[in-house]
Amino acid sequence: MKIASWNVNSVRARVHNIVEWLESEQPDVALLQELKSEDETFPYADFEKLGYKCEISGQKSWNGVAILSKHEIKDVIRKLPFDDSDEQARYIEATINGVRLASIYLPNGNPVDTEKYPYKLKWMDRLYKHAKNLIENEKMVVLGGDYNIIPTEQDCYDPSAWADDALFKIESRQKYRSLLNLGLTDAFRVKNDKAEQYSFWDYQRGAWPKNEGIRIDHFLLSAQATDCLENCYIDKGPRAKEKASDHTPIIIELNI
DNA sequence: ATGGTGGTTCTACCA
Repeated sequence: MKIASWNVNSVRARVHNIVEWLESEQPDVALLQELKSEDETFPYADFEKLGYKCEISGQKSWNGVAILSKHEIKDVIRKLPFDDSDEQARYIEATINGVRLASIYLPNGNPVDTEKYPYKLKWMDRLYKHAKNLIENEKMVVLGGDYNIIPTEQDCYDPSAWADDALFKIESRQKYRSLLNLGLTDAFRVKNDKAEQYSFWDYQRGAWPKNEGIRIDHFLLSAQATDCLENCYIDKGPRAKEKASDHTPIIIELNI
Protein backbone atom coordinates (compact mmCIF):
# COMPACT_ATOMS: atom_id res chain seq x y z
CA MET A 1 0.00 0.00 0.00
CA LYS A 2 1.60 3.21 -1.25
CA ILE A 3 0.63 6.37 0.65
CA ALA A 4 1.77 9.90 -0.21
CA SER A 5 1.54 13.18 1.67
CA TRP A 6 1.83 16.52 -0.14
CA ASN A 7 1.22 20.12 0.85
CA VAL A 8 0.04 21.38 -2.55
CA ASN A 9 -0.31 25.10 -1.72
CA SER A 10 -3.70 25.51 -3.45
CA VAL A 11 -5.36 22.49 -5.03
CA ARG A 12 -6.91 24.57 -7.83
CA ALA A 13 -3.67 26.34 -8.79
CA ARG A 14 -1.88 22.97 -8.71
CA VAL A 15 -4.42 20.55 -10.16
CA HIS A 16 -2.41 19.79 -13.32
CA ASN A 17 0.81 19.18 -11.33
CA ILE A 18 -1.07 16.90 -8.93
CA VAL A 19 -2.84 14.92 -11.67
CA GLU A 20 0.43 14.45 -13.55
CA TRP A 21 2.14 13.13 -10.43
CA LEU A 22 -0.70 10.80 -9.42
CA GLU A 23 -0.80 9.34 -12.94
CA SER A 24 2.93 8.73 -12.86
CA GLU A 25 3.32 7.41 -9.29
CA GLN A 26 -0.07 5.72 -8.75
CA PRO A 27 -0.26 5.93 -4.95
CA ASP A 28 -3.15 4.03 -3.34
CA VAL A 29 -3.73 7.01 -1.07
CA ALA A 30 -2.75 10.70 -1.28
CA LEU A 31 -2.99 12.95 1.77
CA LEU A 32 -3.15 16.58 0.65
CA GLN A 33 -2.77 19.77 2.67
CA GLU A 34 -3.24 23.51 2.08
CA LEU A 35 -6.07 23.05 -0.40
CA LYS A 36 -7.10 26.73 -0.14
CA SER A 37 -10.50 25.60 -1.39
CA GLU A 38 -13.99 25.15 -0.07
CA ASP A 39 -15.78 21.84 -0.62
CA GLU A 40 -17.87 23.42 -3.41
CA THR A 41 -14.83 24.45 -5.48
CA PHE A 42 -12.70 21.32 -4.94
CA PRO A 43 -11.80 19.75 -8.33
CA TYR A 44 -13.33 16.34 -7.58
CA ALA A 45 -13.73 15.35 -11.25
CA ASP A 46 -10.02 15.70 -12.03
CA PHE A 47 -9.15 13.10 -9.39
CA GLU A 48 -12.20 10.86 -9.80
CA LYS A 49 -11.34 10.25 -13.45
CA LEU A 50 -8.02 8.80 -12.23
CA GLY A 51 -9.95 6.42 -9.97
CA TYR A 52 -9.63 8.33 -6.70
CA LYS A 53 -12.41 8.83 -4.18
CA CYS A 54 -12.05 12.16 -2.36
CA GLU A 55 -12.89 13.15 1.22
CA ILE A 56 -12.07 16.70 2.13
CA SER A 57 -12.26 19.23 4.93
CA GLY A 58 -12.26 22.52 3.06
CA GLN A 59 -12.21 26.19 3.96
CA LYS A 60 -12.23 29.44 2.02
CA SER A 61 -8.81 30.98 1.21
CA TRP A 62 -6.65 29.05 3.69
CA ASN A 63 -5.90 25.63 5.12
CA GLY A 64 -7.96 22.67 3.91
CA VAL A 65 -6.98 18.96 3.91
CA ALA A 66 -8.01 15.94 1.86
CA ILE A 67 -7.74 12.17 1.59
CA LEU A 68 -7.70 10.72 -1.94
CA SER A 69 -7.96 6.94 -2.21
CA LYS A 70 -8.34 4.23 -4.81
CA HIS A 71 -9.95 2.09 -2.10
CA GLU A 72 -13.07 2.56 -0.01
CA ILE A 73 -12.82 5.37 2.59
CA LYS A 74 -14.66 4.62 5.85
CA ASP A 75 -15.49 6.40 9.11
CA VAL A 76 -14.34 9.93 8.19
CA ILE A 77 -13.85 12.61 10.85
CA ARG A 78 -13.10 16.18 9.80
CA LYS A 79 -12.07 17.90 13.03
CA LEU A 80 -9.27 17.38 15.49
CA PRO A 81 -11.06 16.78 18.83
CA PHE A 82 -10.77 18.74 22.09
CA ASP A 83 -11.72 22.24 20.84
CA ASP A 84 -15.11 22.66 19.17
CA SER A 85 -14.48 26.39 18.68
CA ASP A 86 -11.54 25.77 16.30
CA GLU A 87 -12.79 26.66 12.79
CA GLN A 88 -9.54 25.98 10.91
CA ALA A 89 -9.67 23.03 8.47
CA ARG A 90 -6.43 21.29 9.38
CA TYR A 91 -7.37 17.66 10.08
CA ILE A 92 -9.15 14.79 8.37
CA GLU A 93 -9.00 11.13 9.36
CA ALA A 94 -10.44 7.92 7.93
CA THR A 95 -9.95 4.16 7.63
CA ILE A 96 -8.68 2.61 4.37
CA ASN A 97 -7.80 -1.10 4.07
CA GLY A 98 -7.91 -1.36 7.87
CA VAL A 99 -5.39 1.46 8.33
CA ARG A 100 -6.46 4.52 10.33
CA LEU A 101 -5.02 7.47 8.36
CA ALA A 102 -4.90 11.21 9.00
CA SER A 103 -4.00 14.15 6.77
CA ILE A 104 -2.57 16.84 9.03
CA TYR A 105 -1.85 20.51 8.40
CA LEU A 106 -0.29 21.56 11.68
CA PRO A 107 -0.30 25.34 12.33
CA ASN A 108 2.82 27.23 11.26
CA GLY A 109 2.99 29.34 14.43
CA ASN A 110 4.84 32.38 13.07
CA PRO A 111 5.23 35.15 14.09
CA VAL A 112 6.04 33.75 17.52
CA ASP A 113 5.14 36.96 19.35
CA THR A 114 1.51 36.72 18.20
CA GLU A 115 -1.39 34.43 19.16
CA LYS A 116 -0.33 32.14 16.30
CA TYR A 117 2.43 30.49 18.33
CA PRO A 118 0.33 29.52 21.38
CA TYR A 119 -2.35 28.32 18.94
CA LYS A 120 0.22 25.99 17.36
CA LEU A 121 1.34 24.65 20.74
CA LYS A 122 -2.25 24.09 21.92
CA TRP A 123 -3.06 22.36 18.63
CA MET A 124 -0.12 20.02 19.23
CA ASP A 125 -1.44 19.26 22.72
CA ARG A 126 -4.78 18.29 21.15
CA LEU A 127 -2.99 16.14 18.56
CA TYR A 128 -1.06 14.42 21.36
CA LYS A 129 -4.23 13.54 23.27
CA HIS A 130 -5.95 12.32 20.11
CA ALA A 131 -2.95 10.31 18.91
CA LYS A 132 -2.76 8.66 22.33
CA ASN A 133 -6.38 7.55 22.00
CA LEU A 134 -5.80 6.35 18.44
CA ILE A 135 -2.81 4.22 19.39
CA GLU A 136 -4.78 2.68 22.26
CA ASN A 137 -7.75 1.82 20.03
CA GLU A 138 -6.23 1.04 16.62
CA LYS A 139 -3.36 -1.14 15.50
CA MET A 140 -2.40 0.41 12.18
CA VAL A 141 -2.12 4.20 12.56
CA VAL A 142 -0.59 6.50 9.91
CA LEU A 143 -0.45 10.23 10.66
CA GLY A 144 0.88 12.03 7.58
CA GLY A 145 1.11 15.67 6.72
CA ASP A 146 2.75 19.05 6.98
CA TYR A 147 3.77 19.17 10.65
CA ASN A 148 5.54 22.54 10.32
CA ILE A 149 8.22 21.08 12.61
CA ILE A 150 11.95 20.74 11.86
CA PRO A 151 12.70 17.77 14.13
CA THR A 152 16.49 18.11 14.41
CA GLU A 153 19.42 20.25 13.28
CA GLN A 154 20.15 17.86 10.42
CA ASP A 155 16.69 18.56 9.01
CA CYS A 156 17.45 22.15 7.92
CA TYR A 157 20.15 23.81 5.87
CA ASP A 158 21.21 26.29 8.56
CA PRO A 159 20.04 25.66 12.14
CA SER A 160 21.10 29.13 13.31
CA ALA A 161 18.79 30.73 10.72
CA TRP A 162 15.83 28.84 12.22
CA ALA A 163 16.68 29.17 15.92
CA ASP A 164 13.87 31.60 16.78
CA ASP A 165 11.35 30.28 14.27
CA ALA A 166 8.13 28.54 15.33
CA LEU A 167 9.12 25.56 13.16
CA PHE A 168 12.30 24.96 15.17
CA LYS A 169 11.84 26.56 18.61
CA ILE A 170 12.42 24.17 21.46
CA GLU A 171 8.77 24.14 22.64
CA SER A 172 7.62 23.04 19.18
CA ARG A 173 10.25 20.34 18.93
CA GLN A 174 9.54 19.17 22.47
CA LYS A 175 5.87 18.62 21.63
CA TYR A 176 6.83 16.80 18.44
CA ARG A 177 9.14 14.60 20.50
CA SER A 178 6.24 13.86 22.85
CA LEU A 179 4.34 12.43 19.89
CA LEU A 180 7.30 10.12 19.22
CA ASN A 181 7.41 9.21 22.91
CA LEU A 182 3.85 7.88 22.59
CA GLY A 183 5.36 5.15 20.44
CA LEU A 184 5.02 6.82 17.03
CA THR A 185 7.93 6.53 14.59
CA ASP A 186 9.19 9.07 12.04
CA ALA A 187 9.03 6.76 9.02
CA PHE A 188 11.57 8.74 7.00
CA ARG A 189 14.33 8.25 9.56
CA VAL A 190 13.74 4.49 9.61
CA LYS A 191 14.88 4.35 6.00
CA ASN A 192 17.21 7.32 5.58
CA ASP A 193 19.82 8.79 7.93
CA LYS A 194 21.37 11.35 5.58
CA ALA A 195 21.32 15.10 6.22
CA GLU A 196 20.07 17.59 3.62
CA GLN A 197 16.91 15.60 2.91
CA TYR A 198 14.20 18.23 2.63
CA SER A 199 10.50 18.43 1.80
CA PHE A 200 10.08 22.23 1.58
CA TRP A 201 12.03 25.01 -0.12
CA ASP A 202 10.90 28.62 0.16
CA TYR A 203 9.93 30.36 -3.08
CA GLN A 204 12.22 33.23 -2.05
CA ARG A 205 16.00 33.76 -2.07
CA GLY A 206 16.62 30.99 -4.61
CA ALA A 207 16.14 28.41 -1.88
CA TRP A 208 15.37 25.55 -4.29
CA PRO A 209 18.44 25.83 -6.60
CA LYS A 210 20.67 26.30 -3.54
CA ASN A 211 18.98 23.34 -1.74
CA GLU A 212 18.27 25.56 1.27
CA GLY A 213 15.32 23.50 2.43
CA ILE A 214 13.78 22.06 5.57
CA ARG A 215 12.21 18.68 6.37
CA ILE A 216 8.79 19.44 7.81
CA ASP A 217 6.48 16.93 6.08
CA HIS A 218 6.37 13.71 8.06
CA PHE A 219 4.75 10.32 8.43
CA LEU A 220 4.35 9.19 12.03
CA LEU A 221 3.47 5.51 12.34
CA SER A 222 2.25 3.27 15.14
CA ALA A 223 4.47 0.33 16.06
CA GLN A 224 2.39 -2.11 14.02
CA ALA A 225 2.49 0.17 10.98
CA THR A 226 6.24 0.68 11.38
CA ASP A 227 6.74 -3.07 11.29
CA CYS A 228 5.01 -3.07 7.88
CA LEU A 229 7.16 -0.22 6.53
CA GLU A 230 8.96 -1.23 3.35
CA ASN A 231 10.11 2.19 2.20
CA CYS A 232 9.86 5.92 2.89
CA TYR A 233 11.25 8.55 0.56
CA ILE A 234 10.89 12.13 -0.60
CA ASP A 235 10.20 12.69 -4.31
CA LYS A 236 11.89 15.96 -5.29
CA GLY A 237 10.58 15.77 -8.85
CA PRO A 238 7.43 17.88 -8.39
CA ARG A 239 9.38 20.74 -6.77
CA ALA A 240 11.37 21.24 -9.99
CA LYS A 241 8.27 21.59 -12.20
CA GLU A 242 6.70 24.79 -13.50
CA LYS A 243 4.15 26.26 -11.06
CA ALA A 244 5.46 23.98 -8.30
CA SER A 245 4.19 23.92 -4.75
CA ASP A 246 6.86 24.99 -2.23
CA HIS A 247 6.53 21.46 -0.75
CA THR A 248 7.25 18.14 -2.46
CA PRO A 249 5.64 14.74 -1.73
CA ILE A 250 6.81 12.25 0.88
CA ILE A 251 5.81 8.62 0.29
CA ILE A 252 5.58 5.47 2.40
CA GLU A 253 5.09 1.90 1.23
CA LEU A 254 3.45 -0.50 3.68
CA ASN A 255 3.39 -4.28 3.26
CA ILE A 256 -0.11 -5.14 4.47
C1' DA B 1 16.99 45.46 8.39
C1' DT B 2 14.77 44.65 4.29
C1' DG B 3 12.93 42.20 0.61
C1' DG B 4 12.86 38.52 -2.06
C1' DT B 5 8.05 34.77 -4.25
C1' DG B 6 3.56 32.96 -4.72
C1' DG B 7 -1.28 31.78 -3.24
C1' DT B 8 -6.16 33.77 -2.29
C1' DT B 9 -8.85 37.61 -3.05
C1' DC B 10 -9.56 42.63 -4.00
C1' DT B 11 -6.75 44.54 0.41
C1' DA B 12 -4.22 42.55 3.17
C1' DC B 13 -3.16 38.05 4.99
C1' DC B 14 -0.65 33.77 4.95
C1' DA B 15 3.43 30.98 4.29
